[in-house]
Amino acid sequence: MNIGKVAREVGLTTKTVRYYADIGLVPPSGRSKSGYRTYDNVAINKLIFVKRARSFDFTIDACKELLGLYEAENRTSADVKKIAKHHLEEIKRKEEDLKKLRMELDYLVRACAGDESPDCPIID
Amino acid sequence: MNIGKVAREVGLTTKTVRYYADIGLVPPSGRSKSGYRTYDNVAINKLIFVKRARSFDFTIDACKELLGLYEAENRTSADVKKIAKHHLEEIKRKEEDLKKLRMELDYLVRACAGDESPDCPIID
DNA sequence: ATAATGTCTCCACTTAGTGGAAGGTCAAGA
DNA sequence: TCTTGACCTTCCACTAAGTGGAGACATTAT
Repeated sequence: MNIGKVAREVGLTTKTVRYYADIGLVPPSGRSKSGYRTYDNVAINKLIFVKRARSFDFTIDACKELLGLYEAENRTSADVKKIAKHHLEEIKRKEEDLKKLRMELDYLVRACAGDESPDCPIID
Repeated sequence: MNIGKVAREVGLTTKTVRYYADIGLVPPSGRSKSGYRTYDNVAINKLIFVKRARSFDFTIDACKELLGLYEAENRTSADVKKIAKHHLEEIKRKEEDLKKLRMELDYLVRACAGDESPDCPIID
Protein backbone atom coordinates (compact mmCIF):
# COMPACT_ATOMS: atom_id res chain seq x y z
CA MET A 1 0.00 0.00 0.00
CA ASN A 2 1.26 3.48 -0.85
CA ILE A 3 1.69 6.18 1.72
CA GLY A 4 -1.46 8.15 0.86
CA LYS A 5 -3.80 5.23 1.26
CA VAL A 6 -2.04 4.17 4.45
CA ALA A 7 -2.36 7.66 5.88
CA ARG A 8 -6.08 7.80 5.11
CA GLU A 9 -6.60 4.33 6.50
CA VAL A 10 -4.72 4.97 9.74
CA GLY A 11 -5.84 8.54 10.20
CA LEU A 12 -2.51 10.31 9.98
CA THR A 13 -1.16 12.72 7.38
CA THR A 14 1.34 11.52 4.77
CA LYS A 15 3.71 14.03 6.29
CA THR A 16 3.47 12.37 9.65
CA VAL A 17 3.85 8.86 8.26
CA ARG A 18 6.92 9.99 6.34
CA TYR A 19 8.23 11.62 9.50
CA TYR A 20 7.80 8.40 11.46
CA ALA A 21 9.72 6.64 8.71
CA ASP A 22 12.49 9.27 8.78
CA ILE A 23 13.07 8.97 12.50
CA GLY A 24 12.98 5.18 12.30
CA LEU A 25 9.87 4.83 14.41
CA VAL A 26 7.83 2.97 11.79
CA PRO A 27 9.82 2.26 8.64
CA PRO A 28 7.90 1.23 5.51
CA SER A 29 8.00 -2.50 4.84
CA GLY A 30 9.65 -1.74 1.50
CA ARG A 31 9.99 0.54 -1.50
CA SER A 32 8.54 0.21 -4.99
CA LYS A 33 11.05 0.17 -7.85
CA SER A 34 10.30 3.88 -8.41
CA GLY A 35 11.08 4.65 -4.79
CA TYR A 36 7.58 4.83 -3.32
CA ARG A 37 7.28 3.72 0.31
CA THR A 38 5.14 0.63 0.64
CA TYR A 39 3.44 -0.57 3.82
CA ASP A 40 2.26 -4.07 4.61
CA ASN A 41 -0.18 -5.02 7.34
CA VAL A 42 2.50 -5.34 9.99
CA ALA A 43 3.76 -1.82 9.33
CA ILE A 44 0.21 -0.47 9.22
CA ASN A 45 -0.58 -2.03 12.57
CA LYS A 46 2.49 -0.38 14.02
CA LEU A 47 1.26 2.97 12.73
CA ILE A 48 -2.12 2.35 14.32
CA PHE A 49 -0.39 1.39 17.55
CA VAL A 50 1.71 4.55 17.52
CA LYS A 51 -1.27 6.72 16.70
CA ARG A 52 -3.11 5.33 19.69
CA ALA A 53 -0.11 5.73 21.98
CA ARG A 54 0.35 9.34 20.81
CA SER A 55 -3.33 10.00 21.50
CA PHE A 56 -2.46 9.03 25.07
CA ASP A 57 0.20 11.71 24.96
CA PHE A 58 3.07 9.26 25.05
CA THR A 59 6.19 10.92 23.66
CA ILE A 60 7.81 9.54 20.52
CA ASP A 61 10.53 8.05 22.70
CA ALA A 62 7.95 6.32 24.86
CA CYS A 63 6.25 5.10 21.68
CA LYS A 64 9.55 3.61 20.58
CA GLU A 65 9.84 1.82 23.88
CA LEU A 66 6.26 0.58 23.77
CA LEU A 67 6.68 -0.47 20.15
CA GLY A 68 9.68 -2.50 21.23
CA LEU A 69 7.52 -4.26 23.80
CA TYR A 70 4.72 -4.56 21.27
CA GLU A 71 7.06 -6.51 19.03
CA ALA A 72 8.84 -8.46 21.74
CA GLU A 73 7.60 -11.96 22.35
CA ASN A 74 9.34 -12.14 25.69
CA ARG A 75 7.66 -9.03 27.08
CA THR A 76 5.77 -9.25 30.31
CA SER A 77 2.73 -7.20 31.16
CA ALA A 78 4.77 -5.90 34.10
CA ASP A 79 7.17 -4.21 31.63
CA VAL A 80 4.32 -2.49 29.88
CA LYS A 81 2.59 -1.52 33.09
CA LYS A 82 5.74 0.09 34.39
CA ILE A 83 5.99 2.48 31.44
CA ALA A 84 2.28 3.24 31.45
CA LYS A 85 2.28 3.85 35.18
CA HIS A 86 5.21 6.21 34.96
CA HIS A 87 3.39 8.08 32.23
CA LEU A 88 0.22 8.14 34.27
CA GLU A 89 2.07 9.76 37.15
CA GLU A 90 3.28 12.49 34.85
CA ILE A 91 -0.20 13.10 33.55
CA LYS A 92 -1.54 13.32 37.07
CA ARG A 93 1.14 15.83 37.96
CA LYS A 94 0.28 17.93 34.92
CA GLU A 95 -3.38 17.73 35.82
CA GLU A 96 -2.68 18.99 39.33
CA ASP A 97 -0.59 21.88 38.03
CA LEU A 98 -3.26 22.83 35.57
CA LYS A 99 -5.91 22.69 38.26
CA LYS A 100 -3.97 25.02 40.54
CA LEU A 101 -3.40 27.36 37.65
CA ARG A 102 -7.04 27.32 36.67
CA MET A 103 -8.23 28.03 40.18
CA GLU A 104 -5.87 30.94 40.63
CA LEU A 105 -6.74 32.44 37.28
CA ASP A 106 -10.40 31.77 37.88
CA TYR A 107 -10.18 33.76 41.08
CA LEU A 108 -8.46 36.67 39.34
CA VAL A 109 -10.95 36.77 36.50
CA ARG A 110 -13.77 36.72 39.01
CA ALA A 111 -12.14 39.48 41.03
CA CYS A 112 -11.70 41.69 37.97
CA ALA A 113 -14.55 44.13 37.52
CA GLY A 114 -14.31 44.09 33.75
CA ASP A 115 -15.43 47.68 33.46
CA GLU A 116 -14.08 50.99 32.21
CA SER A 117 -11.68 51.56 35.05
CA PRO A 118 -7.99 50.76 34.53
CA ASP A 119 -7.65 49.05 37.91
CA CYS A 120 -7.45 45.31 37.64
CA PRO A 121 -6.24 42.58 40.02
CA ILE A 122 -4.95 40.55 37.08
CA ILE A 123 -2.49 43.26 36.10
CA ASP A 124 -1.56 43.93 39.70
CA MET B 1 21.77 46.66 36.71
CA ASN B 2 23.57 44.03 34.64
CA ILE B 3 21.83 41.01 33.26
CA GLY B 4 23.14 38.51 35.82
CA LYS B 5 21.92 40.43 38.85
CA VAL B 6 18.61 41.11 37.15
CA ALA B 7 18.16 37.44 36.35
CA ARG B 8 18.89 36.44 39.94
CA GLU B 9 16.60 39.13 41.27
CA VAL B 10 13.70 38.27 39.00
CA GLY B 11 14.19 34.52 39.06
CA LEU B 12 14.95 33.92 35.40
CA THR B 13 18.12 32.75 33.70
CA THR B 14 20.34 35.22 31.88
CA LYS B 15 19.61 33.21 28.76
CA THR B 16 15.92 33.83 29.14
CA VAL B 17 16.30 37.52 29.87
CA ARG B 18 18.51 37.85 26.80
CA TYR B 19 15.94 35.92 24.81
CA TYR B 20 13.16 38.26 25.92
CA ALA B 21 15.34 41.16 24.82
CA ASP B 22 16.04 39.52 21.44
CA ILE B 23 12.39 39.02 20.61
CA GLY B 24 11.56 42.52 21.76
CA LEU B 25 9.38 41.42 24.65
CA VAL B 26 11.39 43.20 27.34
CA PRO B 27 14.27 45.24 25.94
CA PRO B 28 16.94 46.43 28.34
CA SER B 29 16.59 50.05 29.32
CA GLY B 30 20.04 50.67 27.86
CA ARG B 31 23.55 49.43 27.16
CA SER B 32 26.77 50.19 28.96
CA LYS B 33 29.56 51.67 26.89
CA SER B 34 31.06 48.19 26.58
CA GLY B 35 27.80 46.79 25.29
CA TYR B 36 26.39 45.24 28.47
CA ARG B 37 22.60 45.26 28.71
CA THR B 38 21.42 47.42 31.59
CA TYR B 39 18.02 47.23 33.25
CA ASP B 40 16.29 49.94 35.25
CA ASN B 41 13.37 49.41 37.61
CA VAL B 42 10.77 49.80 34.89
CA ALA B 43 12.37 47.07 32.78
CA ILE B 44 12.81 44.85 35.82
CA ASN B 45 9.16 45.22 36.69
CA LYS B 46 8.23 44.21 33.18
CA LEU B 47 10.36 41.09 33.55
CA ILE B 48 8.63 40.27 36.81
CA PHE B 49 5.28 40.84 35.12
CA VAL B 50 6.20 38.54 32.24
CA LYS B 51 7.52 35.89 34.58
CA ARG B 52 4.25 35.88 36.46
CA ALA B 53 2.22 35.78 33.24
CA ARG B 54 4.34 32.90 31.93
CA SER B 55 3.80 31.07 35.21
CA PHE B 56 0.11 31.32 34.32
CA ASP B 57 0.98 29.61 31.06
CA PHE B 58 0.28 32.67 28.97
CA THR B 59 2.10 32.40 25.64
CA ILE B 60 4.76 34.93 24.75
CA ASP B 61 2.31 36.52 22.35
CA ALA B 62 -0.27 36.83 25.10
CA CYS B 63 2.43 38.28 27.36
CA LYS B 64 3.13 40.89 24.71
CA GLU B 65 -0.53 41.79 24.62
CA LEU B 66 -0.80 41.94 28.40
CA LEU B 67 2.39 43.96 28.61
CA GLY B 68 0.84 46.38 26.19
CA LEU B 69 -2.14 46.78 28.51
CA TYR B 70 0.19 46.90 31.51
CA GLU B 71 1.86 49.93 29.97
CA ALA B 72 -1.26 51.55 28.55
CA GLU B 73 -2.81 54.29 30.63
CA ASN B 74 -6.05 54.10 28.68
CA ARG B 75 -6.60 50.39 29.35
CA THR B 76 -9.80 49.25 30.94
CA SER B 77 -10.07 46.28 33.24
CA ALA B 78 -12.52 44.89 30.66
CA ASP B 79 -9.67 44.63 28.12
CA VAL B 80 -7.56 42.69 30.55
CA LYS B 81 -10.40 40.49 31.68
CA LYS B 82 -11.19 39.55 28.09
CA ILE B 83 -7.71 38.16 27.48
CA ALA B 84 -7.56 36.42 30.83
CA LYS B 85 -10.98 34.89 30.34
CA HIS B 86 -10.09 33.58 26.93
CA HIS B 87 -6.99 32.04 28.37
CA LEU B 88 -8.94 30.57 31.24
CA GLU B 89 -11.27 28.84 28.78
CA GLU B 90 -8.28 27.26 27.08
CA ILE B 91 -6.87 26.06 30.36
CA LYS B 92 -10.21 24.55 31.30
CA ARG B 93 -10.33 22.75 27.95
CA LYS B 94 -6.84 21.39 28.48
CA GLU B 95 -7.77 20.31 31.98
CA GLU B 96 -10.79 18.40 30.65
CA ASP B 97 -8.71 16.67 27.98
CA LEU B 98 -6.10 15.71 30.48
CA LYS B 99 -8.71 14.37 32.84
CA LYS B 100 -10.24 12.14 30.17
CA LEU B 101 -6.81 10.91 29.24
CA ARG B 102 -5.90 10.23 32.82
CA MET B 103 -9.07 8.29 33.48
CA GLU B 104 -8.65 6.13 30.41
CA LEU B 105 -5.03 5.43 31.14
CA ASP B 106 -5.83 4.89 34.79
CA TYR B 107 -8.33 2.25 33.78
CA LEU B 108 -5.82 0.49 31.52
CA VAL B 109 -3.10 0.47 34.14
CA ARG B 110 -5.55 -0.92 36.67
CA ALA B 111 -6.68 -3.58 34.20
CA CYS B 112 -3.14 -4.69 33.48
CA ALA B 113 -2.07 -7.61 35.64
CA GLY B 114 1.57 -6.47 35.76
CA ASP B 115 2.82 -10.00 35.95
CA GLU B 116 4.99 -12.38 33.92
CA SER B 117 2.43 -13.02 31.19
CA PRO B 118 2.76 -11.15 27.88
CA ASP B 119 -0.95 -10.38 27.71
CA CYS B 120 -1.76 -6.79 28.51
CA PRO B 121 -4.78 -4.58 27.85
CA ILE B 122 -2.52 -1.58 27.37
CA ILE B 123 -0.79 -3.16 24.38
CA ASP B 124 -4.05 -4.50 23.01
C1' DA C 1 49.65 40.64 36.33
C1' DT C 2 46.74 37.05 36.33
C1' DA C 3 42.81 34.34 37.36
C1' DA C 4 38.01 34.03 37.84
C1' DT C 5 33.71 35.66 36.70
C1' DG C 6 30.50 38.16 33.80
C1' DT C 7 28.91 39.34 29.43
C1' DC C 8 28.76 39.54 24.41
C1' DT C 9 27.19 37.37 19.78
C1' DC C 10 26.27 33.54 17.05
C1' DC C 11 25.02 28.86 16.07
C1' DA C 12 22.89 24.52 16.92
C1' DC C 13 19.49 21.72 19.26
C1' DT C 14 15.09 20.50 21.47
C1' DT C 15 9.40 18.31 20.15
C1' DA C 16 6.51 16.54 16.88
C1' DG C 17 5.51 17.57 13.25
C1' DT C 18 3.75 21.20 9.17
C1' DG C 19 4.25 23.83 4.86
C1' DG C 20 6.08 24.50 0.53
C1' DA C 21 9.12 24.03 -3.62
C1' DA C 22 10.98 21.45 -7.37
C1' DG C 23 10.79 17.41 -9.61
C1' DG C 24 9.68 12.23 -10.75
C1' DT C 25 5.66 8.62 -11.49
C1' DC C 26 1.28 6.63 -12.61
C1' DA C 27 -3.40 5.98 -14.59
C1' DA C 28 -7.08 7.87 -17.36
C1' DG C 29 -9.10 10.58 -21.00
C1' DA C 30 -8.89 13.16 -25.69
C1' DT D 1 0.50 9.74 -28.03
C1' DC D 2 0.09 13.57 -25.29
C1' DT D 3 -1.49 15.70 -21.47
C1' DT D 4 -3.73 16.39 -17.21
C1' DG D 5 -4.24 15.51 -12.47
C1' DA D 6 -3.26 13.02 -8.57
C1' DC D 7 0.28 10.96 -6.26
C1' DC D 8 4.91 10.39 -4.75
C1' DT D 9 9.94 11.83 -3.83
C1' DT D 10 13.61 14.74 -1.33
C1' DC D 11 15.08 18.85 0.84
C1' DC D 12 14.71 23.11 3.36
C1' DA D 13 12.54 26.21 6.49
C1' DC D 14 9.46 27.11 10.27
C1' DT D 15 6.84 26.50 14.64
C1' DA D 16 7.44 27.77 20.84
C1' DA D 17 10.16 28.95 24.25
C1' DG D 18 13.90 28.58 25.39
C1' DT D 19 18.79 25.83 26.44
C1' DG D 20 23.66 24.72 25.65
C1' DG D 21 28.04 25.76 24.08
C1' DA D 22 31.99 28.18 21.63
C1' DG D 23 35.01 31.96 21.19
C1' DA D 24 35.88 36.54 22.32
C1' DC D 25 35.80 40.77 25.20
C1' DA D 26 35.06 43.20 30.01
C1' DT D 27 35.20 43.62 34.77
C1' DT D 28 36.59 42.37 39.31
C1' DA D 29 39.41 40.09 42.84
C1' DT D 30 43.66 38.44 44.49
